[in-house]
Amino acid sequence: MNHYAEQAAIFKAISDETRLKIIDMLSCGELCACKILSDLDITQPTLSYHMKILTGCGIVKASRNGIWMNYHLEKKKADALIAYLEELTRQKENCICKPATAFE
Amino acid sequence: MNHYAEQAAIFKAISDETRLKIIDMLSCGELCACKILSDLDITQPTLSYHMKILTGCGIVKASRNGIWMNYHLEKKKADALIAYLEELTRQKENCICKPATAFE
DNA sequence: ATAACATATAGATAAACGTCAATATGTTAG
DNA sequence: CTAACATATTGACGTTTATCTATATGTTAT
Repeated sequence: MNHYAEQAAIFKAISDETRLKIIDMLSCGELCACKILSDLDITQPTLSYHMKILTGCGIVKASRNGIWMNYHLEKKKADALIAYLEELTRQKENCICKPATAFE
Repeated sequence: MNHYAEQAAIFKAISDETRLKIIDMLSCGELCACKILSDLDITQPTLSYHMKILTGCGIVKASRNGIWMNYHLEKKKADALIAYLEELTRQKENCICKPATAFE
């Protein structure tokens, strides 16, 4: 998988209103699934589905504490995604676009 | 539409391998559709579909030059998206997560 | 006007997505 | 061991997505 496909998968994971809100909730620390669920208007299986997508791409990490599943934002992964987007959108030497030129 | 839904739509626009590559191509300047097309392994209607999605969310802008459609990256929009992601994932006062606490 | 060319739209299709109800699994307390 | 509880999985469903072929639209040169 090339880096476009790889990063696209992460963007896809966060390209959902519910999942963006979950990330916001996790921005300050760990929360258990039940707490996240109580702030959203979805069923428990649906939350489980979303958490699987978020953990699947690595931007959220899960840890069990007895009965509870705790989730936290993987800040490193988030920062790497931000860095990728910065690099992708900035002008650079050896860009994929060169020696392409726009029509004048 | 809340800011989650609004930004999720932009992330959705860039959560595709082909569209990420197009953004990379446009990172250094303007390109016409035919040049973009020549670097991708898709048909012309498919490119047109992708460009509509990219311009639709505002991250790419289009301008016609005679027969040709030129596209360029809207850097401001990209930077705003990066800033949003930074803010979303950083620890903040008055966070949506508060006064929520993780189970200890 | 017409031909040549670049791009857009329409319609079809298969795959992926988000959701739910029902059920299964895993953990702890009694 | 069993009950209670938190979370995960399954199966179904309607919607959205990415892609193609065929066709339409818009622009320029002749």
